[in-house]
Amino acid sequence: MARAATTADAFNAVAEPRRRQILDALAGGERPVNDLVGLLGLAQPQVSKHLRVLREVGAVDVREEGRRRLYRLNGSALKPIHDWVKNYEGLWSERFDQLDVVLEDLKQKEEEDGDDE
Amino acid sequence: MARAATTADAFNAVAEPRRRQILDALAGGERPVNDLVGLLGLAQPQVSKHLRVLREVGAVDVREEGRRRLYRLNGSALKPIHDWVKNYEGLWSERFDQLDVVLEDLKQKEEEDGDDE
DNA sequence: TTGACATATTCCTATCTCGGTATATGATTC
DNA sequence: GAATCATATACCGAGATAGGAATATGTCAA
Repeated sequence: MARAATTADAFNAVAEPRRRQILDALAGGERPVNDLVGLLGLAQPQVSKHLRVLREVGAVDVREEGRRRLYRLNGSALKPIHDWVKNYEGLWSERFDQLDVVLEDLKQKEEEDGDDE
Repeated sequence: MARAATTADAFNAVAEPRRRQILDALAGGERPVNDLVGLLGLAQPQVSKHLRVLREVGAVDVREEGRRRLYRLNGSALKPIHDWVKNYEGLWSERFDQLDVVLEDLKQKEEEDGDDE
């Protein structure tokens, strides 16, 4: 079996840095494709392709306006990601880092003391 | 160019559901590989390979104990992910959802009223 | 109608993947 | 030392990329 499709879920869609850039750019508001082409310095087809992926996981919505298509962020598609990492949030807080150091020290001391057990 | 390596960063490593399962299992504490094999119902080699990816992005640490290797979570590798999605957190909160509805309503009314502008 | 503009799609290719199977490495026990 | 247990690695095959280039689709302007 090959790797999961990027359109399989938001986790996969967002693993690509360019797509995160696109979402970041859209955080400021609705934008046409050409705007993103300029902002990202990518070729137009690649941007369209990235947008397609983001559309397919529901991370962006489109609106047609004349010959342009305005893309808009739909952040709720990112909620599953947030919900998942949120559970790990405590693990890198200042206090937990300190606790880690303390526990390491304790363990080392234990090991030293326990040599003659 | 092909897709970025799964070991390129935490975003890619965590795009694979099995690897998220592994991290979730390790959230309860250190575990040997065989434990994970049982928990995930995967073959041992696949688990070892997933663990390798997680090791290479720094999401887990290993400790040898006899013929077993105890894997431990290192959540701080997930911080970049959390930091990134955090910025979108507001977009799916109850209040923002409501706000969205209101804004949509306003826009539609504007469009209707603006027909004769 | 013709041409310019905005965007999407198709085709190509090198590359990276994930699972399966077989095997290697290394520690423990008998 | 042989058999066994725990884990890692190597090799294979089928998919699925992401970028590049060319082209299709659709809208607006003269």
